[in-house]
Amino acid sequence: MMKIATWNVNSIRSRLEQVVQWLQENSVDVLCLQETKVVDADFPRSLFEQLGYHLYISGQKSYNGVAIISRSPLADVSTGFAPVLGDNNIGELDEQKRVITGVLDGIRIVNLYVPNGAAVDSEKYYYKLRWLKVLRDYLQTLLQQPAEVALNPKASSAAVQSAIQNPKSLCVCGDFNIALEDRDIHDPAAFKGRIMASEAERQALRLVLELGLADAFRKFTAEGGHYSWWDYRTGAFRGNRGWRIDHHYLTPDLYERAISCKIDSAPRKLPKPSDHTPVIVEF
DNA sequence: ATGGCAGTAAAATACTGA
Repeated sequence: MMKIATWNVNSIRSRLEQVVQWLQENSVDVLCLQETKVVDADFPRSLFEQLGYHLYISGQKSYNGVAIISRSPLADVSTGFAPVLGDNNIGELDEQKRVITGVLDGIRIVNLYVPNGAAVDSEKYYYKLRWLKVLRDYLQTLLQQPAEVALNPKASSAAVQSAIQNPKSLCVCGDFNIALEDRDIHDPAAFKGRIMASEAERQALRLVLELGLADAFRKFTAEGGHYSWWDYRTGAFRGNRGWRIDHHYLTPDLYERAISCKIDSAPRKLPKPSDHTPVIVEF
């Protein structure tokens, strides 16, 4: 039994009370945060540590920033693309803190904050597309790496053979800033071809998923009208004018094991909320 | 087409987000 949540909190310091409260009311094993907007030295660790959680963080001043908050310690934690792909293959893409990963109970959890892209054809849009291409290489490399058991000198040769031959279990979650299908947008016609819905972004994400990853939410829910982000402006939440852009993508073994995937819209109703709300997958 | 709203850094607005 394991629950993994993802939540873009739009500043952990502004949302600290809400996040701690939510953790106390929702017994998740792992909470992946995005847009923490704080350097590591200033991350508000203590309330989480008092609750018994372990923290793994990668932040920067003002923008971006990711963190994994886990009830149990994680193995093999790394941040950014470089530890997996090497320094020569990623250009400047690790300057923005958007990637953190670790292993829990044989599941590699990858927590992502995909670039927003500003507007189609902008400089930031091409940064987003380039980032998604590198993400594919990154995940492909993780999938090809032998599992931790294969690196353990005490593991039996049978276990090592099995670990090498069997695909790894990956839960790739976070704020993707892409609605892959029209049913993920409240008014797809109005946003056709626009940022977060454009064909090039969707195709870049599809290429990532072709590595063998499937959307946990769509295992259980086919209809539209379910969203994870609502614009602060123009009363978008009240009118449920939202987008589903926060996802859990799972390798086949985990997809089979998943027993629920739910969006918890309660935190979006609070005063001073994040514009995103948590999504939780359960195995 | 633009702005609406919110957070950060910094001290008023500019930048970013989605």
